[in-house]
Amino acid sequence: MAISKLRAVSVATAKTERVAQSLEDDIRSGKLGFGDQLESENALVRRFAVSRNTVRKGLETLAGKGLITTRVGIGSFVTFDGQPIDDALGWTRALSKQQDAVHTALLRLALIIDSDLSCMLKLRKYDFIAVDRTRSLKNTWRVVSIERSRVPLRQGLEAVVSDGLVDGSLSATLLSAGLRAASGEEWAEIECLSAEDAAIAGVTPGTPFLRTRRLVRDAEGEVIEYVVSLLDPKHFALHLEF
Amino acid sequence: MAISKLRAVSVATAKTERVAQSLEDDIRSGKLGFGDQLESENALVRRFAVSRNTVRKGLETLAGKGLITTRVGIGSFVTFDGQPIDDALGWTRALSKQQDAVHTALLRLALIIDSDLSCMLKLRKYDFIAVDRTRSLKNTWRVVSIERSRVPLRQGLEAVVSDGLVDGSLSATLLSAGLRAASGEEWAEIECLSAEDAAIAGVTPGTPFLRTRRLVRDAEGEVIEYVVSLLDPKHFALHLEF
DNA sequence: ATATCAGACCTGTTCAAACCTGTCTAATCT
DNA sequence: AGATTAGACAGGTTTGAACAGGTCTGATAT
Repeated sequence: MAISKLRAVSVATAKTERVAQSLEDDIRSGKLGFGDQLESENALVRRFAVSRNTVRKGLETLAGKGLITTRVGIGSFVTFDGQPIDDALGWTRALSKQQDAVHTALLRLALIIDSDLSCMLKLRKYDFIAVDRTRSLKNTWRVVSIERSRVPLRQGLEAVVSDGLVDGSLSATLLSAGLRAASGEEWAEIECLSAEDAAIAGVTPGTPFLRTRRLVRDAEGEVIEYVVSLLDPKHFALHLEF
Repeated sequence: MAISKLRAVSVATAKTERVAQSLEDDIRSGKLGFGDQLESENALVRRFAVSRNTVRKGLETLAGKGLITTRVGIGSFVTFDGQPIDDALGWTRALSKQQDAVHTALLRLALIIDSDLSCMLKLRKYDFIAVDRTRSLKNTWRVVSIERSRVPLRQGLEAVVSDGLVDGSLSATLLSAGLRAASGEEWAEIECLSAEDAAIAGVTPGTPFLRTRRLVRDAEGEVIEYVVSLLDPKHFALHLEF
């Protein structure tokens, strides 16, 4: 990085950035640990001698980086434990035999309206981003899973359908939109494949597959993602450590 | 493969949630058993250093989950008869349709030697207590699950085979022997029933059942119990909150 | 001995005040 | 023009207090 730019940064630092940087240092240095509550915005106003809007902008950038989450009426909390937690929550799918290389194919990336799902999730809006994918073994091209994600449309996600997924990954896309999993539920059942799904998976209809449904929520309890996965039991097992 | 973290549950906790979570942990861990009376609201006020209204909101959420009931002038009592060790950790099995009453039948309670299992669990001794059970719907007597527990023999458990299970429950037996689950692993797969198991379950051989295997360890990492369950997918789903 | 009653302790309910974040706007500074 | 400020308002969370009424115990009167 150019020296001039460095100096520009250190000298003409916006107050917003100074607030964000100071707090980020506290977090990354461990001075503020995972789960700790930050001072209230008004306390930060006094500490940094800036206006509340400036403090809020600083907190916003931290939230955008996924370092903190903020809840109305309560405050801001550190949600950074050194590692991005992404899919670490919930169960782990393990390729049963060995970890064969898998290839992901995108079947669909579209805006849809699904009033049934909206009702089931108790949402007010019917708009979802649908992301349907299959995963296949790289050597045999055998389809081992079909995954259908539904992400309730919210601000910052409108461009996903036209621009595509970040790094080809839905979780990376959601993360870059500031959506971080805080809690969720998961179900696992057996489903005998429909003719349509069986055709996709290349098996005979009625073949029993493992079906998992996962509902992921953010810190505010808002639904981030609902995923239904159909997993070939020959290649997948669910694994959970607790 | 990644290790899932269950503990990173609620990070940004309101005080209300903190109270509820703490008490729920006490209940689900068996520290507070069925019928036990909780501390009075004022005692909880002092313990958690929050206001009584906050305590009451926490208790309300527990009551909403059916974990406790509260009686005017007396106090709150644990009304959760769920198995403290058994199903509390890891996946929860849910009877899918309604909460049909189930009847547990003991197929076997015996001392066995199983070198294969001992090897798999990396134990030094080969002795296990075998507890095989079926669960049936009370109305139809249809067998909905077959469960085979293997408990490595240790001091304080020798009399179990002759004396039977405490309250007819393996988890109560283990708890009374001072064995408390601290961590574990669980797998879920699909298994097409063998002729023998199909006969027990009263279905045709090859019927796909949900198979869960759970390995429970105590705080020292010693194996407490290894359970293989075969669950009728028509009546059971696995459910996990994280 | 029995009935009664006061007092201690419990939960049920309500409420205002204090504090928190979310949002917006207009004025000010550079 | 963009960053910053100061303020106002809305709405969620927590507090502290008050009062009502249920439950229990023990002292008291009969």
